Amino acid sequence: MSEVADRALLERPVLEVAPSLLGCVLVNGPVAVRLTEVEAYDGADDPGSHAFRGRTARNAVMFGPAGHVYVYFTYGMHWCANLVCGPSGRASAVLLRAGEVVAGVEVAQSRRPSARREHELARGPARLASALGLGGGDNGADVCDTAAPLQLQPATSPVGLVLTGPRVGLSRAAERPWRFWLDGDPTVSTYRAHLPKRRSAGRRS
DNA sequence: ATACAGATTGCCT
DNA sequence: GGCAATCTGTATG
Repeated sequence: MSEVADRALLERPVLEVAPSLLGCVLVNGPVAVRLTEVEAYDGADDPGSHAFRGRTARNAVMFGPAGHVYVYFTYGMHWCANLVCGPSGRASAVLLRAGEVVAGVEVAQSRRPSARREHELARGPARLASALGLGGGDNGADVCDTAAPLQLQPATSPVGLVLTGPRVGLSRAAERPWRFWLDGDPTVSTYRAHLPKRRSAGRRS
């Protein structure tokens, strides 16, 4: 059987943990995804983090121990998954932005019928969560629990060059180069800068 | 109570 | 490239 990730490694500062997650494999039942792109969020000091304004019912898992997943619902329709990292209470986490489906491709395809290519199955945070079948019911799950369907496994092969750059989709603190990805991997999402939203109809700037 | 921005995606031109 | 879908948290009255 495959081993599970060491929780002590996840308790290190989030900026160290995030790049080290690349190449690791997140398994949920029949589907497994090799992580190729992640983003770090550092609770208290990070204006871009859900935890920046303190604990709420939604982000409570972020304030707990490392190794648990924080799954949130956004834009009224999508689930996204984070892995809580760093010391307990720090409320830092790593958003799982993209990966390569390495097991259970058929199941992933059935969950993502709009994906036309295999490398699109988990390219994007909501797509990754969908391909893995993650939803609100998985919020708080422990990826270090060997008896659970959701587990994080260490990288089995050496990863290539890791690049860093600005985070995606944030209007605040997006300039922090806390996005990490594997150079040249086709499953890495294309960068989309924050799109300023239109004011109410009829108004213009 | 209302307004609105947001760690997104899929479909449109 | 634009933009709709539609839930949560925050700011404001």
